Amino acid sequence: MSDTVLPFTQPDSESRSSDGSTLHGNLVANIRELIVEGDLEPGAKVPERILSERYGVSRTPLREALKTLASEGLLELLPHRGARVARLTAEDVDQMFPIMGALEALSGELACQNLTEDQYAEIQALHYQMVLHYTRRELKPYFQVNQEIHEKILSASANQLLLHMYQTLSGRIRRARYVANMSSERWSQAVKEHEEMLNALAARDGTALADVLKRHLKNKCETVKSHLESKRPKARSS
Amino acid sequence: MSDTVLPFTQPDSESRSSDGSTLHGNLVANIRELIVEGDLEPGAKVPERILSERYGVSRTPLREALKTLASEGLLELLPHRGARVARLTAEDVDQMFPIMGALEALSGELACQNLTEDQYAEIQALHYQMVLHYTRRELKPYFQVNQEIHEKILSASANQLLLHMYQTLSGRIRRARYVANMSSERWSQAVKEHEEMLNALAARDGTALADVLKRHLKNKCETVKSHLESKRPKARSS
DNA sequence: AATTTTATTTTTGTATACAATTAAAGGTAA
DNA sequence: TTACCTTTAATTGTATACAAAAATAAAATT
Repeated sequence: MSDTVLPFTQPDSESRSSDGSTLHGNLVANIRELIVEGDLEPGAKVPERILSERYGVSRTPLREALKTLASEGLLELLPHRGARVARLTAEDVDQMFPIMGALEALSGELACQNLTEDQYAEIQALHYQMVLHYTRRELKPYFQVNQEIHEKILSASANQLLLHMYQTLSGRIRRARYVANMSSERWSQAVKEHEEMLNALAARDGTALADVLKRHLKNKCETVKSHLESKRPKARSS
Repeated sequence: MSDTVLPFTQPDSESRSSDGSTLHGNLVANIRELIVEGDLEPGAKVPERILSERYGVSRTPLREALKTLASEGLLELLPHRGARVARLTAEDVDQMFPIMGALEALSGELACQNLTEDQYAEIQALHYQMVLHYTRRELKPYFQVNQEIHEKILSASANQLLLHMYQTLSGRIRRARYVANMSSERWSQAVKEHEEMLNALAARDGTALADVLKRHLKNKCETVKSHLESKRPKARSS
């Protein structure tokens, strides 16, 4: 009933940073972050007037931004009925998992072909930083560094499009990942998989890396899915 | 110099068919087809006023459509400088090939898990129809049926998102595929690969299908790429 | 003549205004 | 009360108007 309330950060001439010149670009970046970071609840209505007032802009550039975000799958646009933050269903995750798995596996193979020693060192450093967060049970920093490692591998694959597509998909489940406080054993398993990754990277073994990445992602998605199913069996807010 | 001319189909209260209610949706579908089918040349400027006049709409919904198409990678949006039909560079193809390969391979694996006899029969029929077009050297119908076969496999994979992502990528190179009149031996090779596909499908051998799909796509991309390089070494119109 | 500078036009970016559809409220009849 | 219909308000969809930037044309200087 009250999921229409929108906790926005004010655009105090600072949070607009992506495009540098058009309101549209800034709005896309800002609202995307609101959704991805979980400030906007899934299923929540996103009334144009409220958003435009919060950001101090007219509806015109705002609507353009909404169209872009809908095309990324972050919003649902119902004709004459406005925009809603897209819900992530178990079916969505079921469809996303094999795709992200394929993309990650590909990134692993490509990364092994192109990885420099410097890049490896960076990933290694991030890895041990992540392990540290794990031992201290610092969930959010853990996820943060985790994400960085995966994106570093993506970057090493030297394929901008691959990175972009992965990030688009990743954005749709990131919020769910934050909330999904996984079980102790799942967590340790994830860390173990990350160690395998590092080894495969060190050996530049693309096949092995692709394999572990796929497995890693499958487990991650299972976690997300079971969390989704436990929290929202069939709810529908409005 | 004269690539700004836009050969549009008039919207005679008929060509608007996708969304059914909003101009935005119809414009997206219409203009997307203009680009994908090659009616709008790559690199051509797309002035808002001209487009809006042709379609008899205001700039507001048109601009929303442009934003969506840009997000799909069909247009480039330069701030204060308008939209251009995205060019397909050899680098683009290099980045797209492994991704489409991974997606196709995945679709093959999934399709083998889910394929019904009916679906197989459909694909089989399309296959022999395609072979017929090949023996008659009917290039465009060949491509048409070819495309259908691949999308049928995608559909059989029972993954809407996978289909959507593939189609988005495919749209970016479809025009190039039409123009790329491949060599005689390349063509026969492609048909041979398609026969392998059909065999793998019949045996529900996901690994084999994934393999041949990947190989098939690689060859296809090589063809597109060599064509691009031969035609536009470093041109830049306007 | 060539180059820079200035003015003009055109095009894009944004805001506002109006139209159309949907959601909500209120009222009436069963 | 409940259901249905009518009316009202709110929200979205589209068009127009204005502002700002870029492209173009014209003028002036070297």
